[in-house]
Amino acid sequence: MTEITSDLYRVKDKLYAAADCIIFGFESGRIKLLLFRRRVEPLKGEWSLIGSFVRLEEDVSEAAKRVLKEITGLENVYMEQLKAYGKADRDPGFRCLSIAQYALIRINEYDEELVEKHGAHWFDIDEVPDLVLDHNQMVADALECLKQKARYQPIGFELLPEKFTIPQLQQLYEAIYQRELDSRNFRKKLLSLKVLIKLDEKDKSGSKRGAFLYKFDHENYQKLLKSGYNFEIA
Amino acid sequence: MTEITSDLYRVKDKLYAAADCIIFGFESGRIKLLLFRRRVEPLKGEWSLIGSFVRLEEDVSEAAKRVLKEITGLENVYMEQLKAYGKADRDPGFRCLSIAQYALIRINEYDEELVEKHGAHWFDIDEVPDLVLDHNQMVADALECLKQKARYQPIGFELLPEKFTIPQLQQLYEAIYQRELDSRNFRKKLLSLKVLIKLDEKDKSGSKRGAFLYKFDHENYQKLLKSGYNFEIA
DNA sequence: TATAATAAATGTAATAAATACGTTCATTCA
DNA sequence: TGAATGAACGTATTTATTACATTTATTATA
Repeated sequence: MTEITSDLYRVKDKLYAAADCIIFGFESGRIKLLLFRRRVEPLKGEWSLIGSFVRLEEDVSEAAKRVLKEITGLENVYMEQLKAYGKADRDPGFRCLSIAQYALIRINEYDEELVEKHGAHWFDIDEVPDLVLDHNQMVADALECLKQKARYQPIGFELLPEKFTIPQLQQLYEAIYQRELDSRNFRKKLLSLKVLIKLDEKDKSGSKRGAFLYKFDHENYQKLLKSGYNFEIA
Repeated sequence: MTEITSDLYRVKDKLYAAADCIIFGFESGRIKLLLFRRRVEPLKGEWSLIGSFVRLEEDVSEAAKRVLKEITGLENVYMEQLKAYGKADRDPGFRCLSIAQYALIRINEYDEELVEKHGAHWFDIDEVPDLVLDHNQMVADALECLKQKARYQPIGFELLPEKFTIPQLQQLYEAIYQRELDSRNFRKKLLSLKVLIKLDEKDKSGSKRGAFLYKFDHENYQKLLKSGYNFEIA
């Protein structure tokens, strides 16, 4: 439970719902998490997921999108519900259940100014500080979910720039699975899925030779999905 | 949103949470769903999932367990959260979000009298009638979830009696995946997982020769899980 | 009491997928 | 021009999946 606009009066005999966002990014080989300092009592000033109360007239998923846009400036972001957290005592203030949702964002695209203005900060996934309430649990669950999901759905691409190299993609999967992958087998496997479009450009930031850039072939992915294709990766 | 004890007065400017249960069973080769007739207006008398409002002092998961016990008499049942349904307009009466949870029960163990008393009824999964609100969507989502989950976790056993035969198990997986499996390969695969204990008894209901009964080896399953074993089935 | 009927149980060969592993290539910088 | 760096690539081995046909234990009945 986290409130960004603290203009609401809370009472004890009502039930509230919060939308909390686990915002993942990926940069220099590491998975990142966007956190911010809680604005409201209790626990004001503590690190927290980004969230908001769900308004009475608003869809739960909209609440999450609203707060995501508020903080990062981003719209049309990949977002999935993780699960609802409904322990009666999870928030000491009043009864509030939280629907946690995770977002995968391209870390090169977010609005840096806006993030800073909100006191938000990117943490390396294995340097996440103590968070308010059950937010650490949410992060752990979301990470597990990401791990599972990445194996069967090509969601990794949501965390990379539109154009990426195969070594970058491999780094990402290594970060997600937390183990090293063989570069020859990885390349072979990925290319065999037929969802990468090779571009004529190279990215030379990683080596002198430079690596070819690719983009994800959404169209063919959809086609293959419908034909019952298995997208197991690594 | 479904209410069993209709003794609560609902207002428009509050948010409510319901716990709705998708209760799966398995009998004579078919997946079954337990439904009942809604007790409260609006839509009184319509087929509905079994559910209840979440009480202010109660965990969401407890609410689901409470109503499950109320209807089936069963406790300690396999139950998992599916997801929260949070569309603002999902319930025409007032703002109510639902945390859907699915349960896998051994259809031979439930309390028949109790179920009848509550006007509940087992439906074949592909003969589910029109349900109130978004309950049909919940059923579809739960079924999809079951399908996915059954491939990587041995949850199928929760739907069978403690003692079962390999042909029964195969029938179950065939019902879940909705395709036929080769009996030789299925048996080989299952036995290779080392989580079945062969008993000396036979079940003769299915054939003259009779098929050996097995039970699930929870202990070894836990051991193998910890060692990072892959439980992919079929 | 022999025979027919039924589903259970079993093995092997062929194919496909995953893994392990070393060398050459393109480019930049000194 | 040559030393250094990561990118790109192929093959052999192992492992897993698939396809497929016969025998067995038992009961019911002729």
